[in-house]
Amino acid sequence: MMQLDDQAYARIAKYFQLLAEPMRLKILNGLRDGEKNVSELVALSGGTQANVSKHLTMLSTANLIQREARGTKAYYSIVDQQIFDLCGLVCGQLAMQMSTAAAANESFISAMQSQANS
Amino acid sequence: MMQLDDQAYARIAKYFQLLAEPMRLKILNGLRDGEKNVSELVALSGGTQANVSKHLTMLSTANLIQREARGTKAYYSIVDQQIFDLCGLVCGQLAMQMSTAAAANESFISAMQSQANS
DNA sequence: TTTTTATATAACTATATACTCATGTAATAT
DNA sequence: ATATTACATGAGTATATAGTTATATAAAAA
Repeated sequence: MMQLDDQAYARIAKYFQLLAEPMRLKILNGLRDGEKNVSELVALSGGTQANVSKHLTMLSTANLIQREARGTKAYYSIVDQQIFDLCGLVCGQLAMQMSTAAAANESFISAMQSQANS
Repeated sequence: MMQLDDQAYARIAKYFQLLAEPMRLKILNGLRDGEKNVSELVALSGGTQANVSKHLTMLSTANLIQREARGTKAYYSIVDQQIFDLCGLVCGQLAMQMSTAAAANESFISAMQSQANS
């Protein structure tokens, strides 16, 4: 087992924390196909300007996204596309959990049906 | 860009939330090489029994780990080893960020030295 | 110069969550 | 039967964080 010190766990946890927020995931997904400015992200996410701006500052501070000011607008973009591998893995996990749950549900239903027919 | 509904974002966020806690990461890492009971995990993590037990219940409810009671002891184990791929990716990200920061730091230092020598 | 547009941020509130302490519960040992 | 061991859980507290509203800032337009 790999030994990690408390600081390492704290850092990894903080990283996951950034991804543990629906609005931030939405924003990151919104940036998947290229840079967008704040207004675009506000429209896309359905959040308020202040809130989206705050999330962008958080993601930017953590270097998950980068900011480039052009005129009065601020364009944000993904720093490293590998971030989406993480989300992909999680989606895979959830998909598997759900299909397992669905299978369990089906066998439960057929068990109930056998029960009813006996 | 893949379109996800709000419920999907919420689920993915909740999954990441489980990993966004140092003690839970420590516990998961503690289970990397096989099942352990609660006392062992308490010793390993340095947490209190109550706190470790709560985290175990959370991870178990989310089906990241599974519980098997044997006698008075409860053995927990990882459900799907793929969970460690996630942590591995994050560690890679952080390692890269740190080496980038280190490089930036070095070039900053040498810039300061040139400055000093001019 | 004044106004408008785009974004960031401060102050505040509400909610979630991690932790501790105390206690409940269930299996084993005496 | 009682005590002990191993674990789970409820109550309470402290802290973190997401969200809102109002305001600050800075570039561009009028």
